Amino acid sequence: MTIQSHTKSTSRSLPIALLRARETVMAPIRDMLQGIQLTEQKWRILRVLDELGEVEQSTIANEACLLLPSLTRILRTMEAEGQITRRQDSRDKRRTMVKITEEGRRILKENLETSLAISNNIEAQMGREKLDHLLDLLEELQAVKV
Amino acid sequence: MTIQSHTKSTSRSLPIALLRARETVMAPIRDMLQGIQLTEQKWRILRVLDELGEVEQSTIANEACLLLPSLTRILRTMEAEGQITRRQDSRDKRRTMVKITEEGRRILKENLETSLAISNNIEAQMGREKLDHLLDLLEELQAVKV
DNA sequence: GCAATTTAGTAAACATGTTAATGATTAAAG
DNA sequence: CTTTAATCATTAACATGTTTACTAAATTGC
Repeated sequence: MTIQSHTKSTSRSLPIALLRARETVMAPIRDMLQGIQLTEQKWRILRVLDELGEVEQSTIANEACLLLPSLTRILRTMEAEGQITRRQDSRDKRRTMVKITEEGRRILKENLETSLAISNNIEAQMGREKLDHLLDLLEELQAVKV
Repeated sequence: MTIQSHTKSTSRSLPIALLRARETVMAPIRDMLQGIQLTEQKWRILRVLDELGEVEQSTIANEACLLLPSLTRILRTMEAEGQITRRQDSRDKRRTMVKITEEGRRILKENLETSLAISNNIEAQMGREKLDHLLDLLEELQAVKV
């Protein structure tokens, strides 16, 4: 029995449940990234750029769930480290177009195997069906108007 | 069609899907919290303390998904603002026991209604059954050994 | 055309995330 | 016992999260 008087149990609170689940999933990924001097955010950015090609920064921010001020700083160091390139868009000079470099792709490629092993491990324990169902529900939740 | 050659689509990547879903759910909660000078983390801490009573900091860290160094700083300000109290455990002097104050409970109480309205809104759009199913799957995912 | 508004990105300030190192205490091993 | 190892919490340093304010460029409305 708990002491609380009014609020919902935190384990049935959607925000907290999402956070805890994510911490579980991220633990081994963080281990992988620490070995290659990459943060979780930089990994997400590389994934998004690999998926979408050359895009503007606002798009990256949306897709990788980062705010623009954070992205500005992170891209600055990623450009310095040769993982991405940036150029001003000629038509709309407000826009900065970002693209992954060969070096960036190399990093993704080198860690693909580990990354797959991690998701396979989770899939083995949860089952493919449940995992797909979960992903469907998560996509549906994202689409909710708040 | 996408450009990527090898990795999974980010929308079917569990870590990114969890993050995006959470951003959706948190948006209105952040709006609520901004009105009462409370961060998302402080809100989680109050929820956990209300649920568990007097506990040590490591427990809070686990339950609220915070690292101890962050917690140390946050509790310092929460203590100064009168939302929690801290005392050294007499049996094990390494431990610090933390408890929510009346002021802390008052804050929870005052925002309970808004908080409920937010979850009800999500429930209305997703349906109670789907939401329960999602919470079940998230709990199951948390239990996976990584 | 032009003033007002909107949009893309950056800068600054402060809170939190994250890792590594440290101090203090307790538990374990011998 | 006592040395060693493990645990709880803090500090420091740097990266990122978050809000506000700002610049520059494009769009809208008139």
